[in-house]
Amino acid sequence: MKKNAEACEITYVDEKKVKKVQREMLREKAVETISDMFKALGDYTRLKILYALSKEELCVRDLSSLLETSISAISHQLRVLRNLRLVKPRRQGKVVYYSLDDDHVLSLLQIGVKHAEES
Amino acid sequence: MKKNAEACEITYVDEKKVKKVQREMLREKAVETISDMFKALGDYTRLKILYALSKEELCVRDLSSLLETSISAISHQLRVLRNLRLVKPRRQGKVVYYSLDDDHVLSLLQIGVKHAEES
DNA sequence: TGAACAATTGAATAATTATTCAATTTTTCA
DNA sequence: TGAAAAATTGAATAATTATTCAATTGTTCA
Repeated sequence: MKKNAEACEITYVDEKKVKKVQREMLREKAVETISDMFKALGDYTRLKILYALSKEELCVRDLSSLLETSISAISHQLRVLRNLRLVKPRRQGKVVYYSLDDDHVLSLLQIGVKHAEES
Repeated sequence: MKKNAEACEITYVDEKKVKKVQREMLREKAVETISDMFKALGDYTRLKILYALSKEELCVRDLSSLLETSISAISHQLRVLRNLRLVKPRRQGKVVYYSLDDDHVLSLLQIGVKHAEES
């Protein structure tokens, strides 16, 4: 991502309105946290992983065969989701089972499904 | 994105469970629609645009000064959001005002904010 | 009409990121 | 102990995408 040069010469159409919204805007930190979560859901593989895990706790290999994606690719994406604390692992012997670890993900998925049904 | 080669040799840990989840999985079309929406929310600039528009109807220039991002960059992102029917334009003379055009976006933003507050 | 402003657009560039491949870690069990 | 299985990891590659820059479209109004 590149930064803008145009920003120094700020001109408004409706300065009052802009200032008002400016006060209501999200903090940078919140923007990061929120967009990271949406970014996680905004990828085919990760969305399918999360959706599958909303139905069943699954191990890496089963996710791999379910989504027809390599073990390694699944594992990389699981790490992304783990770092965001959206899923959690449970080790049982050699096998690592994953499940959802965030109350909001399920709500988001449901809204997503509703959105898809209506369009 | 690349496709996997590993997929031909499918092995299961728990075939029954995989088959069950397979039946419950989303259709490819739905996965696309849903992840497109989340992808839209998963970018700093677009997330801020949508959040700002949830507070006020705004024109391109005001979004540009509010987010300190070039007119052109904003316009490109607005097109993405327009194509997904997440925002809608309203022309008044030379100025184009944008507002939210999807009932789900607001719900998603609210869950996002809640998520950020809890982490 | 034509100058000025708002916004859009296409192409190019700069960044980001998903997947692959090879190597490694962790655990089981023969 | 050591071979085998499951998963993770790092580096490289392949794709995708956000922003910039320059040119253009659409609209107003003097």
